[in-house]
Amino acid sequence: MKYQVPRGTQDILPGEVEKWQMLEERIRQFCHVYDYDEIRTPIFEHTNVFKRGNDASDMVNKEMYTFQLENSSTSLTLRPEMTAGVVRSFVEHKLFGEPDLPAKLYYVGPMCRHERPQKGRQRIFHQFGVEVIGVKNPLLDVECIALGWSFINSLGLKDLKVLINTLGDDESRNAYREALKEHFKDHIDSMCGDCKRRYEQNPLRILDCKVDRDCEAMKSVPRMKDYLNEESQAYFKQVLEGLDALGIPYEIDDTLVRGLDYYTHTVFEVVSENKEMGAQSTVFAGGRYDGLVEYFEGPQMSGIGWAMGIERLIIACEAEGITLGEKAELDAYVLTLSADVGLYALSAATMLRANGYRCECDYQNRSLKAQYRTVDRKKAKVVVIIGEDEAAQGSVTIKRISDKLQKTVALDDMITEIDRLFEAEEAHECSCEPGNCTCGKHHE
RNA sequence: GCGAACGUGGUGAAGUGGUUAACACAGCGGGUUGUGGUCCCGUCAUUCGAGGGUUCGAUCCCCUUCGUUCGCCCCA
Repeated sequence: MKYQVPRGTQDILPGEVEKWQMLEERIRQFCHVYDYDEIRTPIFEHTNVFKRGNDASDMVNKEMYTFQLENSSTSLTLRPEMTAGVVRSFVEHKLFGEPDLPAKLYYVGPMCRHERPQKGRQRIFHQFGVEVIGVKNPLLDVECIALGWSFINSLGLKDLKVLINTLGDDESRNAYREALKEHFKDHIDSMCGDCKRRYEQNPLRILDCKVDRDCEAMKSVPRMKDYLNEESQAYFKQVLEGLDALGIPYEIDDTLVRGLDYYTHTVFEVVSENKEMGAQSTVFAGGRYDGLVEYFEGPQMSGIGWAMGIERLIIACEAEGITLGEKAELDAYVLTLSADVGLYALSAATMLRANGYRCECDYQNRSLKAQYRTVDRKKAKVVVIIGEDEAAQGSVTIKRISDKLQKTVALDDMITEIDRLFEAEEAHECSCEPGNCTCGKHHE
């Protein structure tokens, strides 16, 4: 094949895109009621927005699509995540000066990382995420987790659990980092290469190493909770109490440290335990960041956020047999009995469309039988039949598929007649309260 | 960046170093020429991801490449 999408990217075709539309609609509903507003930032930023001096993560160091145009000294990078861009924007537009803090923001969009694709991991993937910036309060940690949790629950997902941990504030984290370095000092030579690198760059990451998980030094490793100062302990306690109060189940996992280096205090990860998820089972994850606003030269303000992988969300839903949205059915199909009535048929279709009916006709002069097969495939409810006779007398024959009842009326009366058929159908099928229809069968 | 498996029509797939690449579904046409969904008949891959090599001959063997899938790493 000569032309194809680049590795790790995909087209989202009709049949699949309806799932995305349904999820995006649901995302907007949830963010709306939680009073989070959408933010859209550029798909590329100056490289230094993502690449910050001390960051040791693979994402920033090995997986970014960084480019520089000829005749330009500007280095740009396709965003691998949104938090950095959102915080940059928060500072750039001085949202920290807005009267009603915190800023509560959400986004949905594509991210780019140069990774080896596998199940639940693509080079262009999509995230729905939230950021709450400007106020530090454990209740916001809770609210933001609650938003994500209730969103995935509303879809019907069951095989999920929340893992949570705290990294404490800088003082606690530094104390713990020193304790870890001290602890591993005599063991690091026998540990894996990644751990040796982590030992220098970010000793906390040694905790979630899968290679050295069972080694001696790991069993007696110091625990974060023993190094938390009082304030950090109290903060974490309040977060957990909040989750309890809202009935959100969680598991404390004190090896959870997260990959991005800006996290402080609360970090969490919501994973699916469904076997079909493959190795990439995290559906959404995030944490609090105390230093990021300042890094971007804003005031000393804290933020918290998470990001959810939409592709992974879809995998998780499908693994649990949840239907997310399907191609819409057709209201009407205009069937032609001769090639000569094409224009007349198109006029009829145009009238139907102008009145809000999803409608299609044949452009291939196919046989009647083939056109009827399309009617069945697209599940059209009504067929408008047009032959030489109808075209000559300015009429159409309308047939309702459910009972094959048909009637020839003047073209001018077509809409009235079809309205009548649909009203009859809805009156019969819809038992929703008037003015509060939730069945989706009504035309607005 | 590392490891493993795989790549045959619109789809799901069988197959073999040698003249016509099974079968099924879908599509289209017809039987039924202005009324479908069943049934029957016909038709539908000059070609087996791409490029090169071995061979008299390759979809099948070898190499390269692209891609897919799964895992490691990492992450949503």
